[in-house]
Amino acid sequence: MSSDHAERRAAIHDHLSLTLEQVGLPRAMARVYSALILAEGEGLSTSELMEALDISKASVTNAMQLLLGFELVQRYRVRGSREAHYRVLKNKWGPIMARKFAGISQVRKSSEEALAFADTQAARERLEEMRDVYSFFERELSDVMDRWDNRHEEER
Amino acid sequence: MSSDHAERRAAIHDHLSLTLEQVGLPRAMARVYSALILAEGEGLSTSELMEALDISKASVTNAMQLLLGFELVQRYRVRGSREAHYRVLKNKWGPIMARKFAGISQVRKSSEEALAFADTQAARERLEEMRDVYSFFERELSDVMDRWDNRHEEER
DNA sequence: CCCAATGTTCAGAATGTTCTAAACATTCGG
DNA sequence: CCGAATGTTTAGAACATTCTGAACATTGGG
Repeated sequence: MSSDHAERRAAIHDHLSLTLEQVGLPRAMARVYSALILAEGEGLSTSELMEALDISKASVTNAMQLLLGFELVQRYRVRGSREAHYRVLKNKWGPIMARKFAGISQVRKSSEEALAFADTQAARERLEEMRDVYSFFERELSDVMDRWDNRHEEER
Repeated sequence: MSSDHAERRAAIHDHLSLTLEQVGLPRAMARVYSALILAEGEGLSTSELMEALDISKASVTNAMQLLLGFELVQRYRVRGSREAHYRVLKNKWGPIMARKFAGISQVRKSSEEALAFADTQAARERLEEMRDVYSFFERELSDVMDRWDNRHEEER
């Protein structure tokens, strides 16, 4: 029974990390971040991560440099242990989504740059469609993020 | 002067493909798709793509299988030429965005699956935050796509 | 201070991805 | 039908990425 439980835990972890990868996180980050989310307690130590994910401590360091750099994770100390421990930070999903949406403005700008250069009617038409679409989503997603920020503040 | 123009064209093309890559298209698709958008006329032939992008015909075939599979591009024939020609299809940006957003529902589902399994308070709280965030964006983006579809229909 | 425990860096192994050349298949004009 | 032109498949080269072991650096208890 305990074995079933462990297997199910592993399956859930795999599925969650795979999902986060598909959404755009690098593999190492996704695996470690998932483990920290699913942790039973506050967080996990380096050696716990090494064992749970079957990776080297060098890989833990690498993943942590990314996760700490993106400010998704925090290091903390546990008294009686010399190991580093890590916990996920709260309220980080908003920034993650914002980063995801940022690419859209980039496409709009890129299409406008190309449009300024386009020298035939056919090319202009294709680029105008592209620019219009991305302008639309740029505006809409900016509004969505505004609504997100408001909702978020009320919750505090 | 013609050389300057060619260089600028190449720079614009590089920037556009890079942007499309960053938004999630695979590299090969992004390069070929950009070339077709920037084409002076209706589209480009296999040999024109090979020369413009300095890639082999095998790569053209590969990229086209992807682009045709995603229905972003159409094959057409030009009289007097035995080569295949390709043009971008119109009104495909909506579906591209929809596909981009689809991952969000996946994350929401994944977090709910994990939530059903979570056995401690700490894990439950982290997963609930995750699920709530993704539910919010799932709803909002579904609304955005509705507005997109309406706007789109009026335009026809 | 010292030393054991832990963390970081780095060179190279293992793995995965992308691209191409060449063989093969298909198409179409004659 | 034949043969030249074009398209597709495929095996492997070239390239990029990820992971690790080992050397090195750092930390903190005694």
